[in-house]
Amino acid sequence: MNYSPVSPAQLQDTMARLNYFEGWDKDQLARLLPGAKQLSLEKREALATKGDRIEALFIVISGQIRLFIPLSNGAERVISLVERGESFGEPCIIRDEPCPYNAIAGKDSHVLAIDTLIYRRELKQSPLLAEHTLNLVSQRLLDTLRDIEICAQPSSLQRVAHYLIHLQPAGATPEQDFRLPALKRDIAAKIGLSQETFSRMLAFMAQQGFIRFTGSQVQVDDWTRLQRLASAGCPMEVIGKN
Amino acid sequence: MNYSPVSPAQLQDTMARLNYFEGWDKDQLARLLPGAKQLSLEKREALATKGDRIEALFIVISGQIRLFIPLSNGAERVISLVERGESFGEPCIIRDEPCPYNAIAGKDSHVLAIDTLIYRRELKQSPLLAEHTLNLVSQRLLDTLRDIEICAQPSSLQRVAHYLIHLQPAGATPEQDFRLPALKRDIAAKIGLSQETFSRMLAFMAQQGFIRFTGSQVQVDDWTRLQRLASAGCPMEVIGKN
DNA sequence: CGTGTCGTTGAGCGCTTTCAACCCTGGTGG
DNA sequence: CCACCAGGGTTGAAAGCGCTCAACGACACG
Repeated sequence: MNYSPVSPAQLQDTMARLNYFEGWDKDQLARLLPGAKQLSLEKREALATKGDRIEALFIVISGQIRLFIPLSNGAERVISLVERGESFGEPCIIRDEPCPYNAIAGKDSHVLAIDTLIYRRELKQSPLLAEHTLNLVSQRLLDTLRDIEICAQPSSLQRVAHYLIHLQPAGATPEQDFRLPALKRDIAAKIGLSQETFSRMLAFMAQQGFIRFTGSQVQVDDWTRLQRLASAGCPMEVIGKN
Repeated sequence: MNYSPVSPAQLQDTMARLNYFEGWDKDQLARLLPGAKQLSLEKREALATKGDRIEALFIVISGQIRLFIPLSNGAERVISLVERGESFGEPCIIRDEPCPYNAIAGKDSHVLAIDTLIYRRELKQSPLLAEHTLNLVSQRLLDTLRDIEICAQPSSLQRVAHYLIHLQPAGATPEQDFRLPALKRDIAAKIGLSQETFSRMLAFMAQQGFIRFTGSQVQVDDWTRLQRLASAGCPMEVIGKN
């Protein structure tokens, strides 16, 4: 992990371009600037380790950061895949608790690091920032509960069905194809399946005519049956076409 | 669900006694009061349903509220068991999203309901309340991530081991026995196991000399081996005593 | 003494994992 | 241009773990 030499002016410019700071007060941004640094990470490089005291709030400028909990069998449970403009680390900074996950770069990445102390000071002094952060953390909690719901599905087929359904953003037309937002391996690790099982379930759904897919491009042909599958869940053999 | 007829004075008194409002500004509490009602629920009575727009922030006065996600096979995944002085519902109020879980009374219960609109208004106007809530939601997110970590453990034995370890509160002496904080059935549903499997794993751990238990009273005899089990995870047959 | 709730125990089956080999794609260098 | 390799993904076979179903036991309560 390298500190990239970036002038404050450049840094401010970078920040202004990030979704994360959209609609922020200009002064606020300026007050955070002295605590900001830009980091460069190569693919697979670690940014934080479970149990660490985190020393900064992280916002992804480019690339992707994988947050995951390492498991005893060598596998991992992916918590989140943080993309450009998204952040992580707020909860443990706010509560001053150890980091609950590992954070490593999924690709070569650039990350904005905002010093914990400066962030906390600003949080105390700026009600707007506090409200903004409250919104953010609340949303994150809701998202996490959704993930739990997916993982709690009794069969792997239903897990995949739920995942596909919840993938669809609010205002999208059905019939429209989309791409999986990450490597299949990572998606599998996020919904609590082995890569192989995820692959098999996708194949099965395709074979049954629910979906079509090539690579990470997916097209759902029958949303209603997919819904039904997600909320009914029959054994794999007995699925009729009616 | 009945609205209990309670005078504002009584209500204020009740609120003042709840942990939830500990250290609050007196004026703040007074401003929330007009939006507060007291509800009475019998065991098994529903307070909210997944998908609802929640019309109030809920704080448990007595009894217990089970938050859970219903599953297609009739089972449920318990998200949280809300006890006296604890609250739930903040995230969906703040984000104005549908309730992500069912909430039903686990015992006969009394619940304080604070009207959404009044709560939101106060949240906007009072930085202190916002900060307090930010702390709360952050903690809840961290707790939820811990739950995910437990559920992600590859074997059911490890899940139980992790659960027992994380049960132990910060400043407790080892060697001291404690009681399970809920029905075994609910605990099982929280860590993603069937009641039967949970029972079997406890029995196995007792038989191996890790723990002793009668009813919900548990005594851990060998923390180190328990730790080792949680983070190493060998197949059940091959556990040595060294 | 019946009834309801909670928990334990047993037997059997099926799904998911694991381990393995294999395919496909893109990039790289001779 | 092609051989080679690495990374990502698919597919097959085998085995074990956890679930389901069912019966039973303990306990409290009216």
